[in-house]
Order: sequence, then C-alpha cells, then structure tokens
Amino acid sequence: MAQDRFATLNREPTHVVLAVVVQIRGGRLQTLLWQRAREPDAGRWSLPGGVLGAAESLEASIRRHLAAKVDVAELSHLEQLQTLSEPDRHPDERQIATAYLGLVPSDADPSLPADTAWHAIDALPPLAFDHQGIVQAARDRLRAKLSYTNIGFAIAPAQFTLAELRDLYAAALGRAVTATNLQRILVRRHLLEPLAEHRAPTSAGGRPARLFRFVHRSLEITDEFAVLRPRS
Amino acid sequence: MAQDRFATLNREPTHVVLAVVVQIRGGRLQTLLWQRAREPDAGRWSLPGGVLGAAESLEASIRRHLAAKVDVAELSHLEQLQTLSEPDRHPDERQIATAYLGLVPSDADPSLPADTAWHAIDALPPLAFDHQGIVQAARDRLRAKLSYTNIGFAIAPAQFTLAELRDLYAAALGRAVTATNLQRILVRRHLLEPLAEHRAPTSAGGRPARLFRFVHRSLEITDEFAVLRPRS
DNA sequence: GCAAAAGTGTTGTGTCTACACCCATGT
DNA sequence: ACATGGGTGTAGACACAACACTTTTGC
Repeated sequence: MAQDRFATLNREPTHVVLAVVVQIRGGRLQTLLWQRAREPDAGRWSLPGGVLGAAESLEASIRRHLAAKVDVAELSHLEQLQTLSEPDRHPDERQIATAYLGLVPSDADPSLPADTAWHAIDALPPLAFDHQGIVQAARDRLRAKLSYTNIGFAIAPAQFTLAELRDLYAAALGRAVTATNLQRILVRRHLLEPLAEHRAPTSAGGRPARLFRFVHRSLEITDEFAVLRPRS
Repeated sequence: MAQDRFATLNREPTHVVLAVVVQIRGGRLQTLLWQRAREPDAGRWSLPGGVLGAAESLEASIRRHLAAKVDVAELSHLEQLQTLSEPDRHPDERQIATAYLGLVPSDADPSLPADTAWHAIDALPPLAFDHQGIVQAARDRLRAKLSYTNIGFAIAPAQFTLAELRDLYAAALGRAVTATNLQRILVRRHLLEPLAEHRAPTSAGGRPARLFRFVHRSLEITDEFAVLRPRS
C-alpha cells in the first residue's frame, strides 16, 4: 500500500494532535483552552495540542504537548476521539487533526500558563477552526460512557462522599442526579466500594457521610450489550 | 499550532486509510481482504485501502480506494473507527493509518478483483501489520451498535422476514437470537415496521412470513443513556 | 428539640427473556 | 392429517426511578 502512487500531489498534510481536557470545576463541566497568539484566528480560543513528531505515537504526542500546559500526571484518563480531515478545515494549509479526550479528577488544580484557562463547556467563547464540534463530541462521549463504563473514576477524587459524586455526575450529565439511585447502580455493578471512614459534617450539622472509592481506576465496560443478551 | 516547531524530523509520515468492509455471507460475518503482492508482508492478507490524497477528506479517500475493489454504491454505512500511529506499526516507513468500518447489506454480491476475497471474521488468516486488531475493533463496534442504534438497517436487505433478520443478528452478535424478542425490541423502538406483503413459503410448507423494513436507513441512536435518566 | 444532611425501605413501572401456545401454509 | 415454519400471549425476572422514612450529627 505504501508503494501505491496516484495522480495527486505527493506532499503529506501536517498532522496535529488536539485534546479536550475536561474537569469539573465549581460544579460545571469545563475544558482547557489556549488563546492563539498568531494568525490564523489570532486571539481566538482553541484546543491545546501541536504537531505530531516523526517518531512518536499520537498518544505520546498529545501527552508531550499537554505537558506544556498542565501536569500530565493529573490526567486520570486519555482516549482517542476522532480524526478530522476536511481539506478546508484550516485556512492556510492542509492539516489532519486527531482529537483526544482527557479527564482530570475534580480535586486536582494544576497551575496553568498565562495564555491558558478553563472554560465552561456550556458557555464557550467562539473557538478556532472546527474545535467547537470536537468539544461537543468529547462531552457526548463522556456522557455516554458514564452510563455503561466506570469512567466516573476519572472525574472523581480518590475518595469522595456520595453527595460529592452525585454533584460530579450531575455536572457531567447536565441534569439532576439522585444520590440514592446513583449509589445503588454503582454498587450493584461493583464499581463503587464503601470505606470504613466517614467525613465529618460541617458546622451546618448533618449525619457524617461515608467515604467511597471506585474499585478500579482504569476504564472498564460494565454494561455491555444491554439488549439481546441471554439471562445467564 | 501549525507554526510550532520542535526538535524532531520535519518529514510528515505517510497517511493511509483502511476499511473493514463487513457483510454477512452464508450466515457468517465476513470481511473483505486483499492479498498483498509486494513486500513488506507479500502474500499476506490485508485490509483494503490506500494513501490519503492531498485534497481529499479521509472518508472521500476510503471511498475512492474501495471503489477499486467493490461497487461503493453497495456500502450502506461507513464510519470512522480509529487512527493507528505506533511508530513501528509498518516495518519500512512511518505510517499513520485511519481505519473505517463499512457495511454491506446481506443481499448484495459485489464482483471482486482476483486479489480480493471475503474471509470469515472468526477464522481469519494471519493478517499484515496490525490489521488483526482493527478487524476485532470493527466487529466489536458493530456488535455494540446493534444494541443501541438502528445499525441493523445496514446489514439487512431493504425488505426481509423476521427469521432472516434474526439470522443476520445472530451472525453479527455471534450468539443465538430469538425472532420473537428481536421483533418486539425493534418494533417497540420504532426501528422496524411491518409491510403488507408476505413471503411465500418454500416447498417445505409453513405459514407465509410477513415482510418488514427498517423505518430509517441512516444511523440513529435509539437507546441513549440507558441509566441515570429520569422517567420523564 | 430542631434543622440539616446522609442513608435505607419500599413501591411501582417499564423492559426484557423465556416459553407455551396458536396460526397458516404445503404435501 | 400432519409437518413445518411464522406469530402471539403471558408470566417471571430484573433494573430502575421515585419518594417516604429513618439515622446521625451540629446548634
């Protein structure tokens, strides 16, 4: 295949890697954006990333580029989203872009360079190029996976109360979630396990909340084939 | 981003596009493979595809390359799977590959070139490069989407009996499926609609089977957010 | 005691699997 | 008539949402 030749320009397009780095901050789903200094689209916010190196994989590349913006050790999960290739997606040159979804636990607070900031996904500024659609795809992917995988581990701290986890799920899903049912679903599926410790109540009083943690801290499919599956 | 420079070789890798073209033939899930004529991996079976052109999108490119193997009009569905980028995935040169999943309805029988043939996915020959894993990913994607989308339209003919559809689902899922429950699930979700016509029984007798068709013939999510969703 | 927050019990509903039973045709 | 394959009825299991109720704390 590599030897095939056909009658088009032989110049390879530039391959860039982008990431939608998502964290729940202040009860809202937010993503990391970087303000472009140069044309095209100077001044516009865009997804962090950069050009793929000659000897690195896409995942290694996005980790390398993100390291300039955040502490990569804070990334609890990273997965490939899609590759964009419309010939006119970049005004100046032919550019292929592979987008990743990265998740940061809600208790991390990485320091950021001056040109980089968190933005709420439901109130984004105008974004450069086709980045708006990539962010929406990332949000949809996260929402879907909250339903059939254990991906909650990647947005939550190592330990948390159910009320805290409920707020994280509610922020990610964009709708109210009850702690009661959330607990039953996640415990029934063996995603969540209770710890012996409790969290002391605030000055407002209330019963001390039990702490929980996710059983596994890497992605697992927990509800495969919802339908057309035999009982046993 | 495009202007960024860093201390690696500036030569862009070759970008190829591959497709796992899937059809159910003879009650088995099969995929289209092409026998490599040249080194590396000469003689090995590999996924059809080719080099991305300078002015085309990935999807346009895979359609163009597939046109050399099958009648592209037979493709009922085409979606991007993933992009592979391990630096050593090709022995001779740096190569990025974007893989697609293509579906062909079971009643199509496209004519094929001499170097191309259908192979049952559960009994593949050794494949070139990392193509084995791509085929598995394609199969898993199809199986999952049969549960929560209307993707059945893409493996089925325009009209079919429930017994025929059951056999297609069974072949794709790799497990027994009952026509009774399949009908109820798909009719309840308004994916399937009955037609007035019936199919005449064979010489073996039996009640004439009603014909059905899919309501929509493009991909739709039909069972989003199985969990944590209010009763509405 | 009372407010506040966490946690449990329980009921009802909808979706699915499984299986028995009925229907329509050819020979 | 009876074999063959298509189609329907129905019961039971299960997972889930909803909500009332109980528990444990601070003030």
